[in-house]
Amino acid sequence: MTERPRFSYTLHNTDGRARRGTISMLRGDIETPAFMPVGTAATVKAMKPEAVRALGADIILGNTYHLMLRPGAERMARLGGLHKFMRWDRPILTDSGGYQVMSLSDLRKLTEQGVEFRSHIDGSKHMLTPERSMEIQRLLGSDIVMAFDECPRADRPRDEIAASMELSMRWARRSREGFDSGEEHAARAALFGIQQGALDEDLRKISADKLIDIGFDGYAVGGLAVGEGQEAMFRVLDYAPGQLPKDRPRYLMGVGKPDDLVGAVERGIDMFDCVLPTRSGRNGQAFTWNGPINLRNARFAEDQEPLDASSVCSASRDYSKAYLHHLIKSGEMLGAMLLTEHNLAFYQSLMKSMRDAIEREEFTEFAVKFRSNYFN
RNA sequence: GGACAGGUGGCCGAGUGGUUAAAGGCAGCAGACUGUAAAUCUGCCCGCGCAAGCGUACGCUGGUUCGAAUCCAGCCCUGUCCA
Repeated sequence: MTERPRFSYTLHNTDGRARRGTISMLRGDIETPAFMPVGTAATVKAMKPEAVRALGADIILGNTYHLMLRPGAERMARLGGLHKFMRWDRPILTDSGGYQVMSLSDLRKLTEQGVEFRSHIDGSKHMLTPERSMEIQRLLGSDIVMAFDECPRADRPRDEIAASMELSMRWARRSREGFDSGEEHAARAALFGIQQGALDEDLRKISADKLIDIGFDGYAVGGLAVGEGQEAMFRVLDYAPGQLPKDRPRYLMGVGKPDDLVGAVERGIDMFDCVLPTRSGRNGQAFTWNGPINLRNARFAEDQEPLDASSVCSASRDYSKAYLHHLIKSGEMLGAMLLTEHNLAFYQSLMKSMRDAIEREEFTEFAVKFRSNYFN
């Protein structure tokens, strides 16, 4: 039996800027480019964990802020950690709570020290600092710990973006120190830094250099897909991955739509997470090779075709659009379950196709064909 | 046969003289969703028209009034109770 590494990234080959690799960790390998389903509250909503795995996910997300509030980090530790709790034995990446600094901006107070949140559940106050975020992620038993950052909206003025980035970099150093102080956990887990700087190439460069100076196992591109639009995001991705170390995985946080994923892989991104396949599934939207469709639409009421007859996923292959339309319109929970499963299957299939295309060194052709089908 | 209560836009249901093409909900038709406060949110929703506007509309018919879903009369219908 070969000994598994705490964390290693092997780059198998490249095609243009697209990269095909494998991350090896104690709890399993992650084939990259990878899509990580989001399981904020210790569940990929509407999915059993074994089903998430069956669709091809190597790793899923959890969330520091949400699990801190419920069930609570210390309780999770007493219960044996997040993996055991939710019955997922492969790697888990936990977001640090940085995204909630933005999404819950009305419920928090930000200082140099950290962020005081007023719980959206019961109003109780919770201080999240880089040190506490590291501690919570350790108590959860996270495999890939994210540095605590501030994720600002794209429309902030440049001086605010710069100040926010600098703050995130100071927090990145404190995150590194906090993570390392949890020695036992640090010996089994990885820590990723998060680049900020919004749409500004110079700020992105400064951020990247500071992170590299601190040193992380992997590097995330943060602060994108926050309202700037795909074109602006791609402009950043034209240089941002190149500012990060070649020999480390690059993770584009919170992205995205299928065409975002293709464009980002094309620009050198290795990892993604996004709520879209799960949330959209619950809201009636299905992603397909021919673009997204809304199963609520009347045109599907008598459409007896499945979403994808050639899929390995039963939700995609065995249920008619008419039935899915009915379930969604009726508010039946099976509709949300089937569409979530279909969307996750589609996302994993898309990632597999991209990995294969990179291996064959036909990524450009793949991307052209994908877009031609996806946008009709 | 009698006594009450009531008939409002596809449905439920506010509305008792002008600010009412008529609250709100549901249904319907679309759209959005990107490190999840989301099985959520937004828009449209009588007809024609890009719009201004015009036309129709609160059971039916008639009346009062400058003006009626709102007041009056008769009629029709529904529910409950009594015979």
